[in-house]
Amino acid sequence: MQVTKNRNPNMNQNMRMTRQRRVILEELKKLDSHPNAEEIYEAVRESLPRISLGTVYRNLEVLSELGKIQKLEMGGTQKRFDWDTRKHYHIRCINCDRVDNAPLGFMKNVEQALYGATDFTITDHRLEFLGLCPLCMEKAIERDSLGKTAGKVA
Amino acid sequence: MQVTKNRNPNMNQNMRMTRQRRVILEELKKLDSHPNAEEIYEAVRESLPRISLGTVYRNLEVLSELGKIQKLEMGGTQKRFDWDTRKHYHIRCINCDRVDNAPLGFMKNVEQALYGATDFTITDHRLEFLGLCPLCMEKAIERDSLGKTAGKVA
DNA sequence: GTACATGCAAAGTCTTTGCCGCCGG
DNA sequence: CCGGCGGCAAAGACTTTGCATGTAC
Repeated sequence: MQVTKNRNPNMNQNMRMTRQRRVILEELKKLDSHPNAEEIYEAVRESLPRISLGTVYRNLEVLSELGKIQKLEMGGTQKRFDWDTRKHYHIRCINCDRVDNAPLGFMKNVEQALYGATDFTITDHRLEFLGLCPLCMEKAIERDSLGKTAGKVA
Repeated sequence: MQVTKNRNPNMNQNMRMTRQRRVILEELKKLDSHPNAEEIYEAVRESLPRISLGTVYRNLEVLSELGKIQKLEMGGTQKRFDWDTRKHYHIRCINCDRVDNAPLGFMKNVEQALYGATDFTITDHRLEFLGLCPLCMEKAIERDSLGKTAGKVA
């Protein structure tokens, strides 16, 4: 069961900005995409070849708990990370899993629609669009024109 | 990478409704919640003690590919399943992970807001509300009144 | 020194898969 | 027979964690 983990209530707000953490943060901003831990690991390894994947996971967790980055729990199985901590929505390619920001303003009022209609205390919401990215769309068209119609796009 | 899996384009639309599949379907409807595979497994085991978890996973996959049930990819790590195949939204308790339907009609038009603003071909969207279920809310209040303020609600 | 970080490997969680025997048409 | 199906265990993908060592104040 994955609960919002706030295990360490006394976590130091001024945690040490170690070299590893700084590089992770830099790479995340540089990538300007929505990478998963593995991708960040690969990027960081170029400047810190001896960093471990465990450290990357640990620090992504720390950084997101302190609000320096945002952890995205998308529909898929992997968590992704976003340097942009503002609330916003995403689009995910159902074929290649690429994630972009959705060009749609954050809907501040949707949650109000549930007031009185549910006994949950709503605190947040998450909206994710699904579709095909331009590249996969193109491949899908090519493929369809060849008469093949099902399964993952090549 | 989890892509919408449609691996078997020739899957028989009239798959055999075996005893295992029937019981899985029945239990899912009976539960009327949004159980994960493990919970379904436990429920099904009462009538079919020798069923395996692998079979449950396989059949949930088959049933959802044939549109008999809906596979939910919520924010968390586990997939959940819903007997109601109509498009609708959910609320998830951030403390105990309970999932309810959200009392909000499906927004047929949100996707249109992206037309022209993205080069993705949007095909779907998913909206999930987060909050505390009544039980966890109550516990949180009790706990807060004792002066403890952080971490997972007991 | 002390407290927190890191590297490494092991373990954990959830899900998928290979194999083989079984069952129904 | 044949093809799909189920049980079982092993493997896979992703993430967390225990432990000894390092490092910064």
